[in-house]
Amino acid sequence: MARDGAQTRRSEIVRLATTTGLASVDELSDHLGVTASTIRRDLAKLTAQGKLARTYGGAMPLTHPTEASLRQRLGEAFTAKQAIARWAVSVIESGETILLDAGSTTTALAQVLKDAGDLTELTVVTAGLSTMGALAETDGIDVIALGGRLRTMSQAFVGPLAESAIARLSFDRAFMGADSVHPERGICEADLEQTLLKELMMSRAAHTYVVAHGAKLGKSPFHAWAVMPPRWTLVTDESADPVAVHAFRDSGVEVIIARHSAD
Amino acid sequence: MARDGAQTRRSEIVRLATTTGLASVDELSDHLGVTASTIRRDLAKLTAQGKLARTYGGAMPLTHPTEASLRQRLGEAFTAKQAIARWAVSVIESGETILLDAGSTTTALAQVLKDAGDLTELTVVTAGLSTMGALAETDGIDVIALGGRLRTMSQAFVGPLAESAIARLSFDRAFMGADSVHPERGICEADLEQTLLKELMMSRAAHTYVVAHGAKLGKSPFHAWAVMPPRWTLVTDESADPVAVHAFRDSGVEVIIARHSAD
DNA sequence: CAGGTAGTGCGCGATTCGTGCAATGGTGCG
DNA sequence: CGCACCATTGCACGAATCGCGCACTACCTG
Repeated sequence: MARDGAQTRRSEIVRLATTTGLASVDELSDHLGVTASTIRRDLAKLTAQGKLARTYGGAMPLTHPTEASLRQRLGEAFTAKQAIARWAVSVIESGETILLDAGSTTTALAQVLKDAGDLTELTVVTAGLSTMGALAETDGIDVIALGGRLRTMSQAFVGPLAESAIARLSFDRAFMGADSVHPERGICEADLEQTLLKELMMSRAAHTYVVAHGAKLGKSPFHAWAVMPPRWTLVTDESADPVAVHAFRDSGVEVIIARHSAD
Repeated sequence: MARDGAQTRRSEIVRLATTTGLASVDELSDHLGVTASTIRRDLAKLTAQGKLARTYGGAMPLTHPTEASLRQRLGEAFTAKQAIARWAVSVIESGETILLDAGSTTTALAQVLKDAGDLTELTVVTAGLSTMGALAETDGIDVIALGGRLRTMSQAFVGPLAESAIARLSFDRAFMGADSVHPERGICEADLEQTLLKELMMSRAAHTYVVAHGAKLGKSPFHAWAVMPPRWTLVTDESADPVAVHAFRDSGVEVIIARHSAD
């Protein structure tokens, strides 16, 4: 606390808050030998800088900023994704090995899966950071990460390491995310590297499910496509355009329309 | 909001808080058509259930509970780990490919690395979930995850997938964590599976650094050991017992003692 | 129909928050 | 060396928030 204690004290506050998980104004003012007023001022500054979050009697560490964008995407069409996730989890049976692709819909699936306690001895292979995080430390589920270079945007694993990992695995079911889905072209992504990997994933699965809510059907926002296996199932929700759904069924694709639950 | 809106409303509160990141009491009471009192009561219940965290004027999503234990471990001997991390980062040069083992000390290293802006074109291979999370979305750093089964306790990748991934890589420097270090026996871990993997990591690195603060020196809490390469460097801090340090130097191990910084 | 349970709105005292104001200490310039 | 200047801190006061008790309603149950 020698020369300019202000900056040092703020670092110390951040440290205490992030390590203990919660630091009260009283504790801080006592521990650092300054008035509660000063602590409040510090907390205001640190909150403005985005270094921690303010609570009623003190401060707590901030939720990881990278999760924010994901939460937001998960929030869009939430009920649709929730419905799709519930249907998907309902077809999974104990003892199976399943693949979870990266994406917000598959993350919703992971969250539902975590809370569905009736499944045991499940092995879940995750291709994304967020799905892995959602399932970490879930009893009865072995989580296996694909590995590879971490694609900044989608928090997904890509690259040769991911490809070679897939070559050593196979799955009872693969749940694929998509930027958009087309009846004949299949899964559309922004990145070619991504689509190649998705093809490999699907080729190793006994059955492939593409989870995509209504708004993703029939669009072609990008120009990288993943070739689909001969048989696959599209899981969408009741917001899907019946015409679009019909187009998929005409192409021989099994289509499941998940109902939004009553609650 | 038909029959028993209470439960539904609370789910909705959780949803809004987790998706928007922050929900104020006023917004919630307005959006849900109930008094601020009721919202407060709900927030109290939900906080007690551990479903979200209370802030001054509202609520926010909870920091992931798995991070809590890590934060705590990082908090123990914080200054020591910080000093070690700073020294370690100072030897890294632009363009290198480095390996970061799992563990709290290596996570501290990752955090320092993230804030050290003067390095470019770095490739960091991470063997743990926390180190990966700390480096995600850092400019100038390619993050590569090892992959494999996620060990619940240490949040580390283990198993055949991790081993085969390592076989395809090599590193300029490997920074290894350890439960404890011994001058002749090397790295001690709770798990044999873990030690085998660590040996493989070190065998692929041009140079191996073991980052371990003073308290970890010379102990033998478990009975699984990783055989060390012929040359390796122990990076510890000034809290290390000089006698223990001497033992390492006698065994031909290079020992770096990181000074705790002045601030 | 009586009784119990859960939920809600309202109002009050207690706590906490934010800010203006004066005092202190360190810094730079003439 | 003197002096103006700036940042920081402590203190006090008005404002906002919080927690809780109380009364009322709705619903289920015996």
